[in-house]
Amino acid sequence: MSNTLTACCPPLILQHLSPTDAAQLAALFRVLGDPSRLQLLSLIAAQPSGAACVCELIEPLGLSQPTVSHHLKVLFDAGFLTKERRGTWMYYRVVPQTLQALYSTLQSPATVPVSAVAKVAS
Amino acid sequence: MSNTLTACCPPLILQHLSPTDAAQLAALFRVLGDPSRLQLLSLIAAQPSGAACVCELIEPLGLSQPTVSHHLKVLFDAGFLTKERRGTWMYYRVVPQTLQALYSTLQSPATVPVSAVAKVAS
DNA sequence: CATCAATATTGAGGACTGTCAATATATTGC
DNA sequence: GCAATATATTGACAGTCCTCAATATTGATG
Repeated sequence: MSNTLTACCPPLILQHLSPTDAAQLAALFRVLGDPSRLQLLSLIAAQPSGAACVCELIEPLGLSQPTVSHHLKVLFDAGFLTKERRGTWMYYRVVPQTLQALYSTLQSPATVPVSAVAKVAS
Repeated sequence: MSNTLTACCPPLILQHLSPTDAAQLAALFRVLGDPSRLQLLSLIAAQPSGAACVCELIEPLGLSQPTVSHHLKVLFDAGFLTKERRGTWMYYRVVPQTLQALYSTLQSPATVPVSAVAKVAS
């Protein structure tokens, strides 16, 4: 509990960030640094089932199908999404742990080391 | 309390992200999507005084002075840093509210709308 | 097996970004 | 005012990234 609280709210400071950690963290932030990808996460997370196929995402994004597939691959490779086949369709789902591990680094990386993020994302 | 807990840990979902909000959010994440800039934030935040001048940041980063100044400007323009002159030196300081507003969007933007982030960052 | 639908991959063009050298600006002290 | 120091700006180059059209792959269906 006190663990949970400590992990939640206080310092909000990045400390002792090694070049390696910085590179890994930056790679994750860069993945979120694209409006289309944020909208994809938002759209998928907003599905009642929590999952969405590519065909459901193309129109709301206003991008071509290859571009949407590309962004989904980037999000998947970074650990923000899982994918699962259902017949011809591929269903994507948000991985809350990756977002959680990432935002934890924005407050107290001492309690949640970057290596945890890297593990989730690898 | 329950407010704090609610704001801290559960939903972890981006919802109803308009294109405008997505663009603003992505711009902030993109600023954090560079290893050198994360190290700058880390170095500045790790200073006992909470502030650092440019000259203190050049050597640990291993980059040229113009490049460091460039990154500091990017961080400043995005609202992650403040700057203050002291004689010839310029002292930079981390803005916790911007990081806080940003990581809040990674969990429950319903409690912390993106507009709050935009306000802090503008 | 052949066809169709959904998704993924490839390749290319254009825009953006990180970096540096060179230079400019600003502040201090003589 | 002039020299020295700290920081900021400019311009250029190389690399990366977003996007699309074209094509390939995969799975379902007849």
